[in-house]
Amino acid sequence: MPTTTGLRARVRAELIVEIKEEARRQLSVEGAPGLSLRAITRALGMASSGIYRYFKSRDELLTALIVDGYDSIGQAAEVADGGCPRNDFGARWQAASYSIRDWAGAHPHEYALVYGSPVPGYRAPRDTIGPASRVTSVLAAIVHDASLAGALSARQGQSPLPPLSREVAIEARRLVELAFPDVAEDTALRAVAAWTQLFGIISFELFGHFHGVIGDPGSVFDRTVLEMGAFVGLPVPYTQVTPGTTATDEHDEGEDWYLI
Amino acid sequence: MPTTTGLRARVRAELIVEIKEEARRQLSVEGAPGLSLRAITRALGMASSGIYRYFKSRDELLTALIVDGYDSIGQAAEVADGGCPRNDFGARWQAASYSIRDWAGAHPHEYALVYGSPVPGYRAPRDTIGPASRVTSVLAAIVHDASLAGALSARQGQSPLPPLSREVAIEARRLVELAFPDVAEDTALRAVAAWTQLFGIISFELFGHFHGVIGDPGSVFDRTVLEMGAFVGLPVPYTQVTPGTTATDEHDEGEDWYLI
DNA sequence: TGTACATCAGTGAACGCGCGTTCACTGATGTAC
DNA sequence: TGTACATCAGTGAACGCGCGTTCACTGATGTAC
Repeated sequence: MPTTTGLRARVRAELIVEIKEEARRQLSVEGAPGLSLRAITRALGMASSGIYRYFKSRDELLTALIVDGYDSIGQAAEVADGGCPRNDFGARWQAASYSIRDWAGAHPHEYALVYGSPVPGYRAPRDTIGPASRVTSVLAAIVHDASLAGALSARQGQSPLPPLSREVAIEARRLVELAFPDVAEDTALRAVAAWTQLFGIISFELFGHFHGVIGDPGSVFDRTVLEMGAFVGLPVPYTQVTPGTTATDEHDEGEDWYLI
Repeated sequence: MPTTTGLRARVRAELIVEIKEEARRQLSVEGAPGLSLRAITRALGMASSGIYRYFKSRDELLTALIVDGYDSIGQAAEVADGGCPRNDFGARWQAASYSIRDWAGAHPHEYALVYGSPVPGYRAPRDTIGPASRVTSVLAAIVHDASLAGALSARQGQSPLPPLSREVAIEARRLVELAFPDVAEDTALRAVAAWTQLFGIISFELFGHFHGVIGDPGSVFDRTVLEMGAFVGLPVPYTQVTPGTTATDEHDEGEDWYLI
């Protein structure tokens, strides 16, 4: 009856999960530098050497946690985005942004592990770059889809900005090809600005730089999401595009988010 | 001839400086979590217990480094801003932004110490909040001055954004009173967005999130500074306001920065 | 100007701790015939 | 279905290391009269 090769493998997989759960628990107390293999094995009631059957080194465990973190926040964004009508680009932008902030608030130490200071002495292996790009892809896809649908508002004509410099034009072309063909170059650059703003404001809130400056970070966040969405050219707040599909849909994490 | 009370005090002050210098050197190798009092004393050729004559604990040394970091980046921004004609608000915005990025690039581990993940177990004392606000004050003052001079471009009329929510309006009023009276509330909120974008993009570049996405972060940074300046309503690139004082002035750190 | 005393810098030994990783091992679980 | 062997999980002791902090101390530098 034992599923032959499966049993041992399944028990093994479960212990790997338990180790990572315990590691995340410790992460939320001590932060990444305080993560201790011995403390993990102690909590799980096993010998300190036992963990080496599952992770070859502390760095390998760290890598697993980082990959999980990227995957987790990426999935949150994908789910939030996926819960919106495809052609309501403003709603998708808001939902994705909120889901990222929510995830960060719910997993502050994982967020710090992934978007905070690099862990000294740790060199991220290739395995992390795929998961790392999931969130970015969600945001880029929203802008891209809006562009394809012709829903991006044209650049305000009275822009005081000079044309792109040679260097940044090259960079913008690469960026457009990489992430969103069919998007204008200066829109792509504004999307980069919005992307970095999103993580900038979340980091500032989480890392304590709003103390004494901003009392209610949530409301300010909500507003900057709107502002930056409009800055990129997205129609925010979302407009009724296909009547009938706008209101509901299962985006579980948006409590009173939409009541701006 | 010895300056009575002064001699011992001066030697003491010098050793404090040396300790902090050595600490910063180690910071740039191991990062904040790896900072070791014993390693510092070893490098300075003194007994490990000797350092306690100068810092009561590791935390106190960390605090000193953080305060120094804030002061250093704050001063860089002040100098850069101060090197521009007072009423060339676009130039001031650019100069301040560039100086912050320059400082971060020159002191990446101090930047991470101050703007990266909080050091676990470390609780910032009151001494840090004054120095921490210097950079912010420079940026806010530019927007404030521009507003007083009537140089902020009016909000683009066709804005698709709804009026401020009740919560964010309260927050915006507090913000305006705190940092820039005489600035419109939605401008203040956009200034917050620009402020967080500035540090967001610097952190992303420094912490490696541009790998594989952006090859030339400098040019993209330059452009987003322009974009976000315009977003706030500042006249960028800077216009000749008082003919004769535009070109020169001593902003030492702006190599080819202005050649956008 | 010289003596008596207080202050302070710096030492060296010790306390008590935790860490990552290796290694030879014991049993239990699976596999092949 | 039963036996022989290989694989793997988990143990416990040990290596070698570094850390922050305390404490009683020795001298040198300053201060007061």
